[in-house]
Amino acid sequence: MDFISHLSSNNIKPSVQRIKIFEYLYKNTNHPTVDIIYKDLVGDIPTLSKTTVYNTLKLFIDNGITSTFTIDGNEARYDAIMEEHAHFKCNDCGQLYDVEIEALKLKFSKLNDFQIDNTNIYLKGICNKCLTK
Amino acid sequence: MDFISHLSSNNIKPSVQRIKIFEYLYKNTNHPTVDIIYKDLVGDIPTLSKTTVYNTLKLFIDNGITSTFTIDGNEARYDAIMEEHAHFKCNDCGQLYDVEIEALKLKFSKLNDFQIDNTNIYLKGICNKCLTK
DNA sequence: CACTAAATTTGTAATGATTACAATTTTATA
DNA sequence: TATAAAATTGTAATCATTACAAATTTAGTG
Ligand SMILES: [Mn+2]
Ligand SMILES: [Mn+2]
Ligand SMILES: [Zn+2]
Ligand SMILES: [Zn+2]
Repeated sequence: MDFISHLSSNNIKPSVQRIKIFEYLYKNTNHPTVDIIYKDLVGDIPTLSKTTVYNTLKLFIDNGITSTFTIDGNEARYDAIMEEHAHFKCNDCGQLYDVEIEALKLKFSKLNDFQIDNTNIYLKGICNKCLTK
Repeated sequence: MDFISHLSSNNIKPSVQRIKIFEYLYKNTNHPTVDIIYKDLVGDIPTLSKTTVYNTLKLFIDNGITSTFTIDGNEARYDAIMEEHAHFKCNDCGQLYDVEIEALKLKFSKLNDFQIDNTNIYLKGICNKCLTK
């Protein structure tokens, strides 16, 4: 994965901050918050500002290389995976799982004549690890 | 719908505020925010405090007679409908629609051995009214 | 290499929803 | 009525996010 050309080909000028933030998001698939991203990167880029993290993530989203979602109305979480997928949060250990939606044949008969641009699904419960212990 | 006995049978002492707030939620199916509820009721109950609205809704949720969800990480919205259903938000007119999920046979093969307690679905796009105009 | 304009980054202040908490009021109980 | 418990209220604190202006970096021109 060449981060610089990935940014460039999506009309994002590849500054140091942008490269590092995207790289971080690409390698850390645990849906970090702004605060987590900032705290993990400020060692690398000592002048980094949290505002830059906010601005940069907004830029990524506007240019379609990052997605965002919110669980339970708390902090926004970010994801470099752009394929539509659901999320599962374990109420016991707090772990956030990616869930592929193979049967997105969701029938919403009421929405026959609606244009659906975006499907957002998240599930809550107990994960397999927590169930077996 | 007898609101007083509905509250009582769910272990909620029916104060004036609680009755009015639940009645409001039951009759206004447009998923109001705390602010909307407060502004609409303060005429009726001039001493009403926004904190009471927050406290009361939390009580309703804890006792299972109200559900809550958040769209786009903004203010929480409240719903007296407890049957599991999805929501559709029109990106044009902003209207929020209830959507019944008839085929909640959603197959999440990855979650075979997970316990799913809660399914949260919301969709975004353009509603039929906005499409035809 | 200067010089200048545009783009990016940064720090601080403002906003807005939600929560904490202590004081006041209302309700239940003896 | 007297007292304790429960509910309500108002204010202050918290915390994520945004606004904004200053500072820095980058790009373009001669
Ligand atoms: Mn994900
Ligand atoms: Mn609803
Ligand atoms: Zn777990
Ligand atoms: Zn519409």
